[in-house]
Amino acid sequence: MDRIDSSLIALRRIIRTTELFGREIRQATGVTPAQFRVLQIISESGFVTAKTISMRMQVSQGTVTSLVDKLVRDGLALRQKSSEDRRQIHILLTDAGRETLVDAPDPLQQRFVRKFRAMEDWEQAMLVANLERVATMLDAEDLDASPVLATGEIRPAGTQ
Amino acid sequence: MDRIDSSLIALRRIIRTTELFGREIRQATGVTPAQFRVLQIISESGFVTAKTISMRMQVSQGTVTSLVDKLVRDGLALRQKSSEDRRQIHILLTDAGRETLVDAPDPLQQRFVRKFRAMEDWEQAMLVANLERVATMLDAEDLDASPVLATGEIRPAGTQ
DNA sequence: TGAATTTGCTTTGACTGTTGAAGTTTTGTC
DNA sequence: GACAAAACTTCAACAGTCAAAGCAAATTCA
Repeated sequence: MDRIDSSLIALRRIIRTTELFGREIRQATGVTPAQFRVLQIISESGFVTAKTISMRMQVSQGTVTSLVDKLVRDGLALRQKSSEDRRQIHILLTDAGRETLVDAPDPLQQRFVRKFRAMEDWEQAMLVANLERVATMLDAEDLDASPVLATGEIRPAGTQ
Repeated sequence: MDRIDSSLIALRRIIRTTELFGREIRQATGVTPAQFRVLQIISESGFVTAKTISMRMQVSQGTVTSLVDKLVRDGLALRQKSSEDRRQIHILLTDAGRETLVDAPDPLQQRFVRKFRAMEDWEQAMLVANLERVATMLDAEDLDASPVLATGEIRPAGTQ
């Protein structure tokens, strides 16, 4: 088998693993991956507007409304009218929402980090260089991602 | 920024790129990624049963029925009763279906392959080794993938 | 100040993907 | 020939997603 095939297969395995991980999350937390992402985004900032979520997830506002609806229905999040700008609605976590996050410590990412830490210094350096190279090879545009795996989120380059 | 963050970010970029690529496919071919996968699977063998598709995509038979329904509705595929085993139904491509595949030459994969080919021999070897390592680091189980990017398909190790 | 525009969100209607359960038709086996 | 298994389809139910339309608050500007 040639190297091109090998590399594509490896890449495919990486992608597939993260897809399957979505099902793990659902199992472990009772919340779908998309909803989980929303919980993560809220938790990063304490509270957040629908607009922010929509931009971070690169999804329409209507979609965010429906995702938040479900989180509210399940008692994981709350809506609160902003007092400064009354068009805005702050979305925040309930205790149950926070607990959901705590109970689901991103096993895929941890799996990776654990093994990464066990590597030699030079191996780590090489791995990072190669991963970055692959990312660049695939990228059409200039994107920048947060260091959180399998959340589907991405931020414009330069954002915090 | 430490190496763990760098590596997770690079991984995230890789995954995200393939997600966004799904939208490209839709744009370029007018067919959704899931339907496109079905077309690819049919085309690999000429014709195929629903069961095969279901296994290759790791999806229920009901799902396959509905995906194939849409392809048939849009004139991209045909159903044909098998004459050997009349429980089976062969699914095959129409000319339009074949054309759809031709018109969408998997730009993500090509993008990668083009850049890969331009690399030095030793660089290629190193890249493959590192990708395989990462795949292994993420894998919980023993999986095997076909060398086709962004199709969500996977075969049990050892299959064809 | 007051009308027009913009911004933030929700509602509605529609469609895809997905599953699980139940049903149909064919095969295969004892 | 009866019974079980296999290959599909149908159905009901969700989740995610979008686009378009609507509403309310804030901002702009004449």
